Amino acid sequence: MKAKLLSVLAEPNRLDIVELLRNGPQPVGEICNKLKLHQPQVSKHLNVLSKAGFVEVHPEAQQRIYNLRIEPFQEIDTWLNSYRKFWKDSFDRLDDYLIKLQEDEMKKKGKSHGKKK
Amino acid sequence: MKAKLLSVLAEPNRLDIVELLRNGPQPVGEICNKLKLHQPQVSKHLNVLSKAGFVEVHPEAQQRIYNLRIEPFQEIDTWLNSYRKFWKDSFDRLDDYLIKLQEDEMKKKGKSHGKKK
DNA sequence: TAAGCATATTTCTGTATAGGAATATATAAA
DNA sequence: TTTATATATTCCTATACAGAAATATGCTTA
Repeated sequence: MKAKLLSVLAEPNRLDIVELLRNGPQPVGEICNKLKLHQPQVSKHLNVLSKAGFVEVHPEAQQRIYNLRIEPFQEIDTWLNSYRKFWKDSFDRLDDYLIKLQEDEMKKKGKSHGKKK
Repeated sequence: MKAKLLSVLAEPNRLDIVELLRNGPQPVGEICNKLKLHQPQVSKHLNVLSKAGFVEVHPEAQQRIYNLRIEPFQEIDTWLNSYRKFWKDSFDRLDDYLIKLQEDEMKKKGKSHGKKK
C-alpha cells in the first residue's frame, strides 16, 4: 500500500468527485455544477485521479465522460485486510477479558464462544 | 467519510508507523529505531494519529506505549462498502457484456449465473 | 534534591499543492 | 471558415505541513 494512493483521496474536493462518480459516469461540466467547483480545478483534480488510476475517460463529442475504476479501491480493500486480523485479535482479547471478568465473578459456567488463548 | 481521516494516513512516515503498530504496541523509542526516524518527528506523527483516533497511548514508567485503535479502520471499511455495490454493478455489466457476446456468437444456451438487467 | 532517560513541544524553514485567472485546444454547429 | 461549447493547460500566489534543531516536561533512581 502506497501512501500516494491515499493522498489522492485525501483532498476533500477530489473525494467529493469520487463519491459523485459512484452514481455513474459524468462529464466534467456536470461535476462542476453539482459540486459548485470551477472547471479548471475539476479538470486538474480529474487529472490527478486519472494518473492514480481512480478514473478513466471516454470522449463523447466535445464532452469527456469520466467514470470510476475499481482497481484502486480493491487495492485499498486488500490493504485493509491486513488490519482485519488485527481487529480479530482485538476482539479475541476483549473476549478474553470479558470471560475473565465472568470467571472471576461467579466461577460457574465455562465459555460459550470461541477463545484463542 | 471525511477526507481528513485519509489525509492522516496519506503521509508516508505516518503510514509506516501505523503498519509497524500492526505487530503490536510499541514505545516511541522502538518506533524511532525501527523506522530510523528522529524522535520529535515520531512524537508529532503520533500526536496526529492520536487526534484522529488511530492510536492510543498507555504510559509505562517514563515510556509511552502506543497501540492501534480499530475504530478508524472500521470507518474506512464502512466507507469502502459503499463502493462494493459499485464493484458488483461493474461486474454485472461485465457479466452482461460477456453474456451478450456469448449470445451473439452462438445463440444457443441461456445464462448460467445471476444477471440483473 | 540532583541526575538521567524517554518523550513532548516550540520555532524556524523549505516544499508541495490547491485555487484563481487567463489562455489554449478540440469538437461541433452555423 | 467563423463561432460556440467543453475541457485542458499554464502561470501565479498563498497556505499547510513535514523535517531539523533546540528546549521543555515528566518519571525514575540515587
